[in-house]
Amino acid sequence: MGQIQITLPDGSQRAYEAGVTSLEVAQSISEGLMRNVLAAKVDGEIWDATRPLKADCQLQLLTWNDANGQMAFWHSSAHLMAEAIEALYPGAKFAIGPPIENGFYYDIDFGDRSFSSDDLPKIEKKMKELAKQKNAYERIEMPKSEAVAYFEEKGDPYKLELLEDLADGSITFYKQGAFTDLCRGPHIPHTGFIKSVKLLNVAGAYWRGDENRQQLTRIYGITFPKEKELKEYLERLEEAKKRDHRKIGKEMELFTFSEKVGKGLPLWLPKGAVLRERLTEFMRKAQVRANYEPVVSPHIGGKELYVTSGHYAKYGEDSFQPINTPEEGEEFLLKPMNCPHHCEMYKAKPHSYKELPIRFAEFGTVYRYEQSGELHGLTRVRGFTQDDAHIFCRPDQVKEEFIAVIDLVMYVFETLGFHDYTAQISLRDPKKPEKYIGTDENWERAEAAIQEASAEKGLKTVVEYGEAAFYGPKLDFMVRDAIGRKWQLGTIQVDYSLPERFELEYVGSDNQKHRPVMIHRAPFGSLERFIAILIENTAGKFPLWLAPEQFAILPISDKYNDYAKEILSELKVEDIRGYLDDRSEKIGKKIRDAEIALVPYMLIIGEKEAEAGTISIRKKGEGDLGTKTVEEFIAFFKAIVKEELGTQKV
RNA sequence: GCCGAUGUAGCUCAGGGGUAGAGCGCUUCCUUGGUAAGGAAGAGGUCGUGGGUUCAAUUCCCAUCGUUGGCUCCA
Repeated sequence: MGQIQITLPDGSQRAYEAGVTSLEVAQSISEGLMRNVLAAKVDGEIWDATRPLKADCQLQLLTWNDANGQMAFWHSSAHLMAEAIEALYPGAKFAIGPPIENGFYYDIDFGDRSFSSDDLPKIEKKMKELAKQKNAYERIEMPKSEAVAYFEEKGDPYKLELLEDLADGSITFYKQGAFTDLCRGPHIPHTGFIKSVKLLNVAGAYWRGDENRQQLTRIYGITFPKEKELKEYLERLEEAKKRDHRKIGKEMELFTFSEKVGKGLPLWLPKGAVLRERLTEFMRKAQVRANYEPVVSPHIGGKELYVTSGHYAKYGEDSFQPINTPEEGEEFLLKPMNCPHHCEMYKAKPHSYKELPIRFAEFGTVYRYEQSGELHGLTRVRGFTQDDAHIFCRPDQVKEEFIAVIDLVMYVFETLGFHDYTAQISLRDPKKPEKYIGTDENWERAEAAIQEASAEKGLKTVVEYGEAAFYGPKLDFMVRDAIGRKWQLGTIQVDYSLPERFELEYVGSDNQKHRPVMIHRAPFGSLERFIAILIENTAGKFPLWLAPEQFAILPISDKYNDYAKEILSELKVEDIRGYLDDRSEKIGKKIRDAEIALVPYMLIIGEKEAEAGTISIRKKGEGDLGTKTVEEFIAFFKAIVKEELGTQKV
């Protein structure tokens, strides 16, 4: 064997015997490094650190600090869990077990045995036991026939099905201890790296994501190289749960649900209604500046409206059932979208090209029969209000309009402190054309328009195929909630289809009839989901302009209640929201309660203030700010709100 | 819709085959206190709902509804 040249990330080159492993290279640098190497990046490919290097290459050693190192670690952990499960539940059949963003899972067929979260601790225990054995993850290349024979013998239909899609010559197995699995790898050197294990939950999952196929038991887990890291991770999870909008919404009395009203139908309590009103007002003003015109449409529409729009054919059966009139035999549907109504408004009169774009905006409440298992707090409901608008424009205006909408969405996100979002361009799934309505040509034009506009605004985007709406491609602004789930908030969608279906027209400069293009857009998406995410982002500590209770007046004793009432009415006249705490409690107690209720300003009133005609200001979380007159406080307060809302230019 | 979990006072939760408990909140009384919990007394629950087993069910079993972790879906 000859010498090979290995180039490290810092550019330095070292010579080794051909066949050296990455682990040995690490060892030659330092023992400590070797103990931390989980995998290696060899000429851009992720390899096992124990795999021999046979030719000159670029080598990067991957540790826990590298995302690819973590992936190998969790992937190996999934195999370790499978080994433990095979030992404890002989005959269990294994489907797939990949690493995920936080940890890993394995989908398992336990046959007739029922499996619950009570079974997890003993699997964890077994995993730790097996980890201590420091069994090496051994890579085995195998011809397809042999691989098929192995799983036929073992009786695992899932692995056999996976093998069908793999080409002979590319098949590898990994073996650690008593467990052997079909796997592309890479894996960590041995199980001893896995020091702490937590199996998080059990869930059902369909084989290959197909609800018509076998349902498997999915076990989620996470592992770390140090016990301390697991502890910190679990603490972070606990912290995140405290921000959950369902918990805060209940505590702050923002919204509630009622079985009698129906699941997925939120009831906005007074304090939550304030939030909605403030946000609605904020958006209304922004839209006035952006030349939108408010319109209003009813909550139901005739069946024909949705037959025309295509919604009926696509979703009629899954929707809330139609409302019928017994005398006339008419049929109405709860509106699942506002666009058909807006199309009819466009058609109320003929339009000249000079009028376009026309922008109809409506806070429209829509109803969609979401699957019961999918309902979730305010983020997934069956009745919700969109900050919807439809822009009817000429084809040559699409890009310009699209850019203006991106500006609006970014202004809204900026003002509300949403910095952590992903802009996702959702395009057609080229393999399933039957899922979509509209011509290929229109789809291609719309997809190009979105990509060009996003590029011009310098948005960092990710492209997802198959995520488009059935009527057109879209640009979605995605954010994460407290427990890490991704939700769509703002959305901008180009639609060449509805104008066609509703036969929308305008008269061009050539005096001929032309078809306008529609852009659907909703910067919040829905008020419900937006508020849910806002609650989680702020943990209930809303900016002053949004806080349901902006101040609490706290008299030192009952003697000052009358003076407190005067202050209260002076502030209410100024449209400042708050309440008077006139309980016979000590000031410490009143302050504590107001702090817990997340009231931004506490106005403390005692003998000194009553005599001087002032109020003492305390800011939540910060403490005493000194005394001011009511007039001074009002000016101070309004200056803060103005600052928060910014210059309001769009 | 599917798999798993769960449902006890307004809230957070404990309990468990012999018809229920804590803390907070609430009510009343005492206290009138200067920047994160003053004291005492009291009210409040057919233990989600419907069946079944049992002498006896809130507790065990079944069904159903809600909530919930995932999966599928998502105009």
